[in-house]
Amino acid sequence: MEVNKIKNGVKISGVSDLDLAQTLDCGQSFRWVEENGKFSGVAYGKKVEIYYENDDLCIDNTTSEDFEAVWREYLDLDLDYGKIRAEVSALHPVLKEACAYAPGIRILRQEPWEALCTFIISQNNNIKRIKGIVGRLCESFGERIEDYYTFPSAEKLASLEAEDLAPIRAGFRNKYIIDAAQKVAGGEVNLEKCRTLEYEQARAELMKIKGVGVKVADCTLLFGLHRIEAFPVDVWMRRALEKLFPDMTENDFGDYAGIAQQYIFHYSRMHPELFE
DNA sequence: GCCCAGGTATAAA
DNA sequence: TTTATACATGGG
Repeated sequence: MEVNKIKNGVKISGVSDLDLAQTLDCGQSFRWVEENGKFSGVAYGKKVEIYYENDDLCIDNTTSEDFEAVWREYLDLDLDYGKIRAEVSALHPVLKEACAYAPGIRILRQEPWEALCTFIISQNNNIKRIKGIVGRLCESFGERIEDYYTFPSAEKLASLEAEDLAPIRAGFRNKYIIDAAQKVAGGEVNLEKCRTLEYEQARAELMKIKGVGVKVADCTLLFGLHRIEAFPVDVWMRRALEKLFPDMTENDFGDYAGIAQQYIFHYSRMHPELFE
């Protein structure tokens, strides 16, 4: 991987296993907008535009320093997904098929608080509407920088009441967001600790929050704390286990169960007939 | 209008 | 300990 400066950003050659649509628009992050092949979004308080020019990955509106400090990690560029995919593929023939179907998925390293908050919003909801709510949350309570808004901090939201969130139109989830903000800002829930806790304990830590069950906790751990070793539960995965992997249990998915799950999820969503 | 969305809290069996 | 229902909102 080689990083070079360009007019207003950086160009990285030798990036493999990264498809922008598969990664930025697959329901793990809700702040990326695609416009003819270019994805613009905000993370860690910075807004960039990401796209491919031939085989080179370009990130506009950034610096080499920010690439090293933020985007290299955010896009998980130091993890060898080719190797992981090979390992996962070897576990089961259907898993091999799923890996080959969307080989450009990576697990983003999002900010833990943003992941927690957006997956609280995601419950019983659809991606289009989640994006709208998250957008309004940022515009209403985030920090304005030039022409964009950062994701509001837990501290900021902790100072509000559920009714104050009415403008974002998240419905019954408003009270959950406030509860999460208060527990995170107040230290009752320690997100950073969830990186190293035993998985079940990390889950329990997050589930102290009202509106956080196993599913939201698992998504937070996977997408916000990079707990790629665990197999998140949800209705699609249960169906996938029954129909596609009747001979496997969650424990058979190896050290990269979280990543395997993403390949399976993408595959199963694109082939709903497999579950009829 | 009706159904549903990568769920969760709460109240019954 | 398992199974049903409400929950806010808006897209299809």
